[in-house]
Amino acid sequence: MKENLSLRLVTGVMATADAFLREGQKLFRPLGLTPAQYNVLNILAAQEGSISQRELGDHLVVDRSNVTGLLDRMETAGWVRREDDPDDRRVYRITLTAAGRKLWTRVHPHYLEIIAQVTRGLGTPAMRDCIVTLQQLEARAAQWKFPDDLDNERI
Amino acid sequence: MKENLSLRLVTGVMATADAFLREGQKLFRPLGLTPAQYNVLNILAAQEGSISQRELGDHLVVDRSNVTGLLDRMETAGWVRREDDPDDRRVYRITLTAAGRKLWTRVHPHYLEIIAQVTRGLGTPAMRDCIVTLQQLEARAAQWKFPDDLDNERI
DNA sequence: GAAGATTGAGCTCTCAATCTTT
DNA sequence: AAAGATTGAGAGCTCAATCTTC
Repeated sequence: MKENLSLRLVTGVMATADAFLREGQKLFRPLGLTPAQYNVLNILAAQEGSISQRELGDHLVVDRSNVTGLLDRMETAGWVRREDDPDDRRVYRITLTAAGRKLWTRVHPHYLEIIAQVTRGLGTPAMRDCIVTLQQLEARAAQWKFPDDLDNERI
Repeated sequence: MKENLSLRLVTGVMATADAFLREGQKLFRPLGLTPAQYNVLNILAAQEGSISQRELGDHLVVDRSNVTGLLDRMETAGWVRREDDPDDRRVYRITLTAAGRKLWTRVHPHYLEIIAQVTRGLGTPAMRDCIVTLQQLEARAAQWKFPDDLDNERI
């Protein structure tokens, strides 16, 4: 039973992330939030001043086109505000509204609590080791070598 | 710097899975495949005979409604076939077509190769430990305790 | 009534194309 | 030409509602 360890590891990462996302929705949904929107709230709450949509997209590691619709919905909900950048008329600066900050203040403790629950029982060394391994995986994934022959195989 | 280890772990899992998905698309896209469709191919290829949509959905850990559209597109592409179940007229039995199996045979080695690349340099114990930790996380995520007070907090 | 499959609405995501400003 | 933002098409996901069959 010398199973493919690498495959099991990668599959495990995907499955675990999937479970987190799935369960996270149960927390966010009753508040009218989606996981992606909670991410935005989180980034903006950590921000001192404002941030451009471009920067927000970089933080989210998401296509810029995605940020537009995301902010549209959050602006409609009243959690976020777009302001003109005085220095560059191409960019919008994004800030949390009072309602947005209040929402974040309410959700965030619950989120931390859930994370504490999920990791309860794990030892500090195990968590540290896992974090290191994950970082190595993420770094290596970002620079994997594409198989050249795939293009030629095209029918 | 006594950072929240739990938070970093969970965030790390999400970020790593995200990187995998993102890079995986680069492999699948030139073949006209999406990651979700590759998953279906994988499940069907491992299957001896046929499988119902319901079972397929369970394997994917996805809503049943999702399977319908997924199979619609794959059936159109000619990779998959829906057949009537002789015993139960409510269910469709799904099988790989010859083209579907051929596609899987072509992609699968590349996928394994990428996974091998990504995990290169990681020791067997580190991978084993990480897998165990991930399994614990996934199991705990599936049974986390929902904060009761959220509903009452609704404005 | 319960189970398998489907449909429709809403959100997230990618990519390609476009528009305005730099 | 390059950069920030937007739009539209296509895919995936969830949930709620519906249809047929058990």
